[in-house]
This record gives sequence, C-alpha cells and structure tokens, in this order.
Amino acid sequence: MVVMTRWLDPDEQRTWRAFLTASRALMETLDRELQRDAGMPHAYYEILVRLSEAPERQLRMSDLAEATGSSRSRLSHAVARLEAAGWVRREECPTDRRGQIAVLTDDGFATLAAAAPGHVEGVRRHLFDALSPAQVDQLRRIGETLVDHLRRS
Amino acid sequence: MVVMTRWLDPDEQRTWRAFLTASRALMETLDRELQRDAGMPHAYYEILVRLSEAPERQLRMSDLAEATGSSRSRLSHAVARLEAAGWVRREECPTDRRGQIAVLTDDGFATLAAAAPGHVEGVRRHLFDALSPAQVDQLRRIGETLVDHLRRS
DNA sequence: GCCATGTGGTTGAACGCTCAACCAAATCGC
DNA sequence: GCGATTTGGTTGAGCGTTCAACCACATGGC
Repeated sequence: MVVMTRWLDPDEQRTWRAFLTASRALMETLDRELQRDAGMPHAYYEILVRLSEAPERQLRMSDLAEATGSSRSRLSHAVARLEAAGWVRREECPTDRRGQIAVLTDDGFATLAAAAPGHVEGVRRHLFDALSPAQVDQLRRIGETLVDHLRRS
Repeated sequence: MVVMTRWLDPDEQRTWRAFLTASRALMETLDRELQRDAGMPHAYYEILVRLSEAPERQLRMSDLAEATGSSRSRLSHAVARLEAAGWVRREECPTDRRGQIAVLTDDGFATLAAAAPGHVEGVRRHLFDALSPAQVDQLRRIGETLVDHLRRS
C-alpha cells in the first residue's frame, strides 16, 4: 500500500505557523539589535560567549563548532572574520598538529562585555517579558525535548 | 541611578539556550531536507504555499511580503529567482500602477504539490512526534503570545 | 613499518539576506 | 491643481552560510 502523508490538522497547522513566525521574528529582531549595537551578527556573538566561558577562554575549533551548533566550514569562515576584527586569535594545538585553537583576545572580551547587557536586555524584553513563569518552564521542556529528539535522528 | 542589567537567572539561561538550539536545529534540518528533495530553501517553499492558498493563486507583492514575514527587498529577490525557475510569474496590478502581482504558475503549483508531502512528514517527524499533545498546545500559545508581543513592539 | 581510512580544518563558488539608495506612482495639504 | 510626502517595489554591494573539494595529519589493520 502507498504510504499516506500524515497531514497536519488545523491545530497543528496553527502551532507550526505560530512557532515558525515567532522564532523567526525573534531571531531577526535580536540579530538586528546586535548588529546595530555591537557590529556583529548573533552567530558571532555566540562564538564569543562560548569562548569566554571556556577555560583560558579558548577552545579547539571542532569543540567550538559543536558548542555553537555550526558546521566546521561555517565556523572557519566566522573565526576568520573574528580574527580580522581582532576579537579572536588562532593558535596551533600542541597535541594534534592538525588542530587549531581559537582564543578570545582581551579586545574580544571587552567587546563582548560591552555588548552583553544590551543583548540580554533584548532577550528579556522580546522573550521572557511576554511569557508567564509557567510558560517559561514549558518552553524549556519543549526546547530540551526537541534538542534531544533532533540529536538522536 | 545607573540602569542595571536584568541578567538571566540559571533557569532562564537554560530556557533560552534550549529554545535557541532547538529552533535553529529544526530550521536547519527542514531547510536541508527541502533543499535536497525540492531544490528550494524553506523560505521559497513558504512563498509558494502562501500563493497557493490565495484566491486565484496570486497576491500583491506587499501582501505576500506581509504573509511570509519578509522584507520587500527579500521578497523581490526571492520572486526574481522563483520567476527564473518558472514557478511564479509577475503581472501588472490593474488598480495601482506601482503594484506588482505575483502569480503561482501551474509548474509552481505542481512543484509545490510534489514537495509538500515530504516536507509535512519532516515537520511531523522532527517536531510533533517529539511532543505530547499538551506540549503542542503549550507551544501554540507560547508562539502566538510571542508573535503578538513582537508585533506590538 | 606501510597503506588505507578517518578526522580536523580550510577554501572558493554559489546563493540568500540585509541595508541603503533609488525610481515611479499615489496621496496629502493647501 | 501642484509641490511635498508617502507607498510599492527594485537594485546592487557586502556579508554570512552552504556545499563540495581539498590538504594535512592521525589512526587502524596487517
């Protein structure tokens, strides 16, 4: 028998569109704010954040790619730009001669520190201020469930 | 007094990162699937969907931009590509000589009809299959709340 | 040891998006 | 009516991402 498509019912339809519209609008808003206030896209901000949280403010390229959920290629291009901006520096890896280590510079840290309050404020205004505490909790569970689900497949 | 940043508490932090990771991973997965199976990015698919739902399968450029939540510029570029692919055709607007009307061609409709089952299946597999009915409901409310909130600001 | 395979990372082309500048037509104010 | 402003839409440059191809080094099997 032919496999039938399991179409979305009207409720699922509504859910999917609301989720799509909301997440896209939220990301675009935050991206634009960050671009305006800190001169970098959200993806680059996240790279700086992950580096700032790592021991000695440095990570192997592949670990950084994993942490930010980006491809090696994307990260490679991104770090090239961040390096040109003076916010990140590449170092050789002592234990694996193929490896590269991305290090957050003082300049990069200062830029991140300057950008963070505005960005956090944006996340709060555009996301958390709109939701009840119960909804925040629900969103966390949903998000974690999805991450888990997507990682397995 | 200096305005203090309302930092995210650990729970909010977790929520934000889970949401960020989940929505990005979901969009990337669906985008890749659609690119592979239908030769178009998700944004273009959505344009075709909106046109297919409109009366006579046509919409003014600005209405289409509104419906897909994209800028006029983005839509203009996108429709140019869709037109080159033969899936959309531009027509003059009879009531406003500045206006352009995007019309879904038969070819575009056929392409959409061919792509839809696979895409819907993907949305179901990657999103709805992971969530309980209660969570789907929660996600709808959260999404609609956010859309509303973002539209106001 | 040596070849085959896998892993870490980079590169360049193609593509989609953003932003600002721009043109044309419609609408407003008087 | 007529100039000023607004609206609808396009354009091109610049940027970030993707994808496939690639190089260098590491690792496993024999």
